[in-house]
Parts: sequence; structure tokens; C-alpha cells
Amino acid sequence: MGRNRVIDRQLVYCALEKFLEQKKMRRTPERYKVLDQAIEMTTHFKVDDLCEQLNANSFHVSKATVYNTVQLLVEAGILRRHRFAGQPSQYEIVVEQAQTNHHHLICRECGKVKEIKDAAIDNHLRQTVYRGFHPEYFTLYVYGVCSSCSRRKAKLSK
Amino acid sequence: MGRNRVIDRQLVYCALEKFLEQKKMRRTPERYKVLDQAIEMTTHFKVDDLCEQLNANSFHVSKATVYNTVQLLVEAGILRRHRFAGQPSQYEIVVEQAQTNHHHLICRECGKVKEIKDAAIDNHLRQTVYRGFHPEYFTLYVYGVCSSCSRRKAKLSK
DNA sequence: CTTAGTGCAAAGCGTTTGCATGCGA
DNA sequence: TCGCATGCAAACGCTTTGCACTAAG
Repeated sequence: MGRNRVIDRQLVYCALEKFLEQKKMRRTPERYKVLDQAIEMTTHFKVDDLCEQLNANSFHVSKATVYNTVQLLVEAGILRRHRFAGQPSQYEIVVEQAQTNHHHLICRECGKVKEIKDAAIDNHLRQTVYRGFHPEYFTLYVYGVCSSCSRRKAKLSK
Repeated sequence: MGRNRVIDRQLVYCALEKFLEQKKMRRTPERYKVLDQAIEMTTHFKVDDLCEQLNANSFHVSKATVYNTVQLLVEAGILRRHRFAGQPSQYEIVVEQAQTNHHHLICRECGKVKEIKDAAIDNHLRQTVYRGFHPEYFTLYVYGVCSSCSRRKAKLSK
């Protein structure tokens, strides 16, 4: 993944801090560790990936807590959840919205997901006003067939 | 839902016909009945909704068959599946692509989903070319807070 | 006649929850 | 100290599957 991994740790931490305070929730080591690990992940990740990594770094957290925390981070706007067909939920850190948001190309054959950028759509959506609805963010999924699958299909039909 | 319910039954039937023939699958009454019922639904619907309606119209189908059929219809490009947080999968008929596709406004508070149209985005996406990826369709989800929820929240904070 | 499709119930799997214990405030 | 957060395992809800039976081609 060529995404630039310049995530401002301080900024993300503050976001969690703020959310916890506002909701009067506790600052537990688990919550910060999970966030830490989420920042380390270089692509979309599943809850299981997080658990695995945390355990590999010898920090024990129960899966239940990871599920809870991830949910909390989504509510806090720090993570975003994607549910692609036939796979468990995937999450990703929401990096600075100042830069262009990315969208997703999803292969209907193999389920592979690729990230792309499209500043034009981004700008358009940011400027769009909906009557009575206050948009916070958006996700765009483009479904189709990826290059390797279309190549494979072409071969088979020969 | 103000969606214009001018679904060309013949056209949808043909799509299923074609798909079944191509995949060398059988034309069973269940498959056509499920499709029939899907056409009747005026909004997004869940598998359970379909079963309920079919039973109400005294056509018995098992839930397993409805699940299988709906999956088949998605593969055939006749239905589209949406997975909104905290709710079972929802489906909708894919109407003529000649007209503008619709997108979704999803309330983060109450989960309500509203359909909207945006010809500009539609056109933009149709014209976009992705290297090695062949797009077939896309879904755009705009997350935020709906009017009634933001009103409710404003009241509470007084 | 062959074998894919169906119905039923049981299994599967990601996710949530209940309860006892631990720890942040 | 008080009560929220955690860990564990059990429950949950949507979805898929296995098997015997039915019916499409």
C-alpha cells in the first residue's frame, strides 16, 4: 500500500482523549493500545488482525475488548468500518480530511479491494448540500472486475 | 418512497432468463416467484421481508431458498446488496441504468437510510477510467445526522 | 432417468453480551 | 471506595450447509 504513513499520532490520541472525556468514559491502557496498533496497520485490517498483532507484541487483550474498542473508535470518528461481501468487517484509520479522501475498487470475482483517489468527486461531495441532512463523511465503492480476474477469465474462455 | 415504480417486468425476467441459461441453471418457480416479489417491494427490503410477503401471498418458500435466490439475483446483477451497520442485509432492484442511479444518506444516530440522486457524480463515475479495472456499478454512502436526529439532539442539549 | 434445486434443521461465523473480577478516577 | 471496563465463555442473529426428497430438463 503506497499510502503515506504520516499519521499524526498526537492528533489521533487527542481525538480519543476528547471523545472519552466528552462521553465520560475511562482512559484504559487497552483503549490506547488498540488505537496504537490500529495506527501501525498499513492497510485495512480486521479485528482478528489487531488481536494477532497485539498478542505478537505481547500485550494481552480479549477479543471482546477489541470489538468494543473498535466500535468506540468508529463512534469517535477515528476508525471507519467497511463491510465487503463475504468477508469480516474491515477497518481503517481516518487520516486528515484536509487531504483527498480515498475510495474503493472492489473486484466482484476475487473480492480484492484497492484504494484510489479522486479529488473531483471529493470536492463535489464536500460542496453538496442536502436538505436537513448533515453529512460527516462518505464512502464510495466501485464494483467491477480487477485486471487479474479479467485476464484469467479471458484465458478460460479460449 | 417516491421512486417511480415503472419497472419493466419483461426486461428483468429476461435478465434472469439469460443468466440462468448462461450458467446452465434451472428455471424453477421459486426463482421467478422471488424475483416477482422483489419487483413488488417499494423500498429496500430484507430477506425476511421477502419471505413474509411470499407467505402472505400463500406461496411457500423456505428461507434457505430465498437466501440462495437472492444471492443468485445479486450475481446476475438484478439485485444489489447493502449492508448498513447494525441491520441485516438490505436489497434493492437495479432499475434501468439509463436513468440516474441513486445514492444513500445514512443517519449515524438512528440508522435511517434515504435515497438521493446526483446526476453529476453519476456522470463523472461513468466517465472515469481505472487502469486495469473494469467498473460495473458503484454505491455511494453519505454518513451523517438526519434532520430529526439533529433536532432531537439540539433539544436535549438545552 | 439424472442431477440440480428445495425444505428443513442444524451448523457456522462474526459479533455482542452477562457476569465475576480488576482497576481507573 | 465506587462503578465502569475487562476477560471469558456463552448467547445471538444472520447466513450457509448437509441431507433426504422433489422436480426440471
